[in-house]
Amino acid sequence: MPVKLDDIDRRILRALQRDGRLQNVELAKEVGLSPSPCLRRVKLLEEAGIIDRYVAVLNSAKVGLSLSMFARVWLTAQDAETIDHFMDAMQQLPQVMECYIMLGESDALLRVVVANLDDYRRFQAAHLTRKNGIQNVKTDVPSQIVKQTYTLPL
Amino acid sequence: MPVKLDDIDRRILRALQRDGRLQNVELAKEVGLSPSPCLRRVKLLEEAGIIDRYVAVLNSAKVGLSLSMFARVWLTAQDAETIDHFMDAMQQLPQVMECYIMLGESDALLRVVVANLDDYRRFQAAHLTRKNGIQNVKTDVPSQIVKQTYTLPL
DNA sequence: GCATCTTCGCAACCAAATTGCGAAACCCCT
DNA sequence: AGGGGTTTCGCAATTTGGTTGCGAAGATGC
Repeated sequence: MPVKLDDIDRRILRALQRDGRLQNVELAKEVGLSPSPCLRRVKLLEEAGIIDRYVAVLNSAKVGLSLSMFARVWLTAQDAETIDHFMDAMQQLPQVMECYIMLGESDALLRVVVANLDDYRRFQAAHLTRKNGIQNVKTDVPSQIVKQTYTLPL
Repeated sequence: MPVKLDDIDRRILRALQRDGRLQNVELAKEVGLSPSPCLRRVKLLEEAGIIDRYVAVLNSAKVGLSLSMFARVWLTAQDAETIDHFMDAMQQLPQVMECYIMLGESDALLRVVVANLDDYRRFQAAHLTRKNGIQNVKTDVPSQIVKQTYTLPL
């Protein structure tokens, strides 16, 4: 459920989405408050859960994980147990960055990070299998990342 | 190209991916260094571009953007001009969180955040059109977000 | 227009970051 | 195995940023 934000809140959120480690004195200047009330608002936004967390974003190429692969998966069955088991497994696999249960054509969509195609093939053979409730996989390969942002429009 | 990281570097990166605003004195305790060399290592990781940036992650439901929609798009043509124009447009649209040029079945894959299905329909009618080089769109709707993480496995 | 509530900003204090430098650890070569 | 050189650590002093209490200002409602 959306929360009521005023203009200063939005400016704070936009600035912190852009730079999560912006120092409060700089943030205050940017949003037009003095540091104390600015920091209080940030704390409130955190406590309200609007700011969920702060993360360092790594350059995936530089840590040897330059490939994102998309996998559309169809499960062996549609019962709650199969789905729960599948979801648990995807939660546990560190290479799985995103996982959605889908309506319509496929049962789920995954984005998986790997070092290269070999790595992906091994990942698929080991994990995208009946063991985890998966009957069929269609892999889609990006040839280029045009945009990957964490910044929600406000 | 991957960069040579030692065990302390990996611990720093894992900790900062989890909490981008971890105070250095806490981080130092966690990785087993004193604060000065720990902070120096963080700075080096930033300068090397391994840590690309820090971001605040918002709760999308609480800012009224609780729906992620996936759009597979086919372009009107495959020439560089059409593709460049399309990529530019996707870069500019704040609702587009992810955009990949794909090999194989579709030409591109988008993840778009919106408030609701109405919002998505308006977005699609306004932007996923010939105006931006798009000939055909197939929308995939998640029914549940199982996993959305920014934490690369190290 | 007044009262009450919310938010701001100052100032004092505390904590964290920064930086220089000497020491320790590690690595390489003879 | 030892010595020399390079890299990294950690201490300490200084600087900067964060925290918190409180009075003032602004906003809202009656």
